[in-house]
Amino acid sequence: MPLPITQLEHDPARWRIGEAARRSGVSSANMRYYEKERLLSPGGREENSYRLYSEADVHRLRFIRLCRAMDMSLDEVRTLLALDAQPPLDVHTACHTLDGHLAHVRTRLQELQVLERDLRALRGRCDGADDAHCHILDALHAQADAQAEGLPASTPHKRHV
Amino acid sequence: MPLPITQLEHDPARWRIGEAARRSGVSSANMRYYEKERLLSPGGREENSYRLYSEADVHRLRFIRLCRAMDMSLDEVRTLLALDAQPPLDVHTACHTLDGHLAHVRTRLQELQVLERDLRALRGRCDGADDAHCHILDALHAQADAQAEGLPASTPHKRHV
DNA sequence: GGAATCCTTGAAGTCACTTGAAGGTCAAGC
DNA sequence: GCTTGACCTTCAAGTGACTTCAAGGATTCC
Repeated sequence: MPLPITQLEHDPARWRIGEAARRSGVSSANMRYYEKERLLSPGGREENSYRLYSEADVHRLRFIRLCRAMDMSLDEVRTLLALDAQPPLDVHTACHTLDGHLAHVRTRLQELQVLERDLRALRGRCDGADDAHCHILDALHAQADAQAEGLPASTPHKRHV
Repeated sequence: MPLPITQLEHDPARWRIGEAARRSGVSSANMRYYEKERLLSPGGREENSYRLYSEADVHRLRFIRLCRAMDMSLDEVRTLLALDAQPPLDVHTACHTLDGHLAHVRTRLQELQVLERDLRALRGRCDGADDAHCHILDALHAQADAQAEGLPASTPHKRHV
């Protein structure tokens, strides 16, 4: 893997997109997307216009990947990244971002726990014995009607995390 | 609310989209979307081409809404709805659909539990005392590097449920 | 020198919706 | 009779966080 001549001496940029993708765990297509979204830009380009990434870039990618694995939105990630960029560190903002995200995760967690319980109960109704009758479907239909009471409170599903 | 003349006698269709939306808890825009997606079509139309929905339509909407609240994909919902449409009932398919979905929910639940624990630990690192140093950010960066070992296994985030 | 692999760009597709534009319909109030 | 406002219609585009595709240039390996 030949290093770009212009970068040989004081090498801030080392790897082409594929290798950086391998090292960071973010796909190259995704990396280009992040670049478009101004989350990171490659340290430089080769003469053939291939992107080049430095160790710091790869770290930043891993940082983004970690935050995304924690289900933060790209906006939240952007906020955290911005904190690094402009000292003095705004500790309060970091905490605040995290708190907001934590609350979000906990809400979703509770929803999912209820959901799992409901689904388990639903699944338990199917004994496989009765060929002519599906208790699961029955239960769903009954529940659909039962929930008609609690209306209206249309809760649109937008971002499920 | 005047009933359409053509529907007065043998009324399979009763309500315009707004009223059906109110009764089902699904927004009218969403109902048109479901129609485009072939999940339900209105029982009929008024002369002015206003959509008309029957009690059965509203029930179907509530059924869809319930399934969506359980985070099933529209494809999964379609599968369940199709089971009703073509007797004899394929009990096995209903169970299978539900099992797949349940597994999905459980996986996500476990992920979220780990995530909540991590975020809580992260949050605990911020004592608000040290103005020059953010322990949260520190921890995130350290973890980003630590996770570099487990690569590669690029896990794209597609449908988070 | 030919094939496989890598890189480039830009555009379009995914999912489950929501929002917006531009206009038709209809009852109530002045 | 005319305006106001609440409905309804259609089609198109926007959302987030990507993935996939198409068409082509560069590099690498045998």
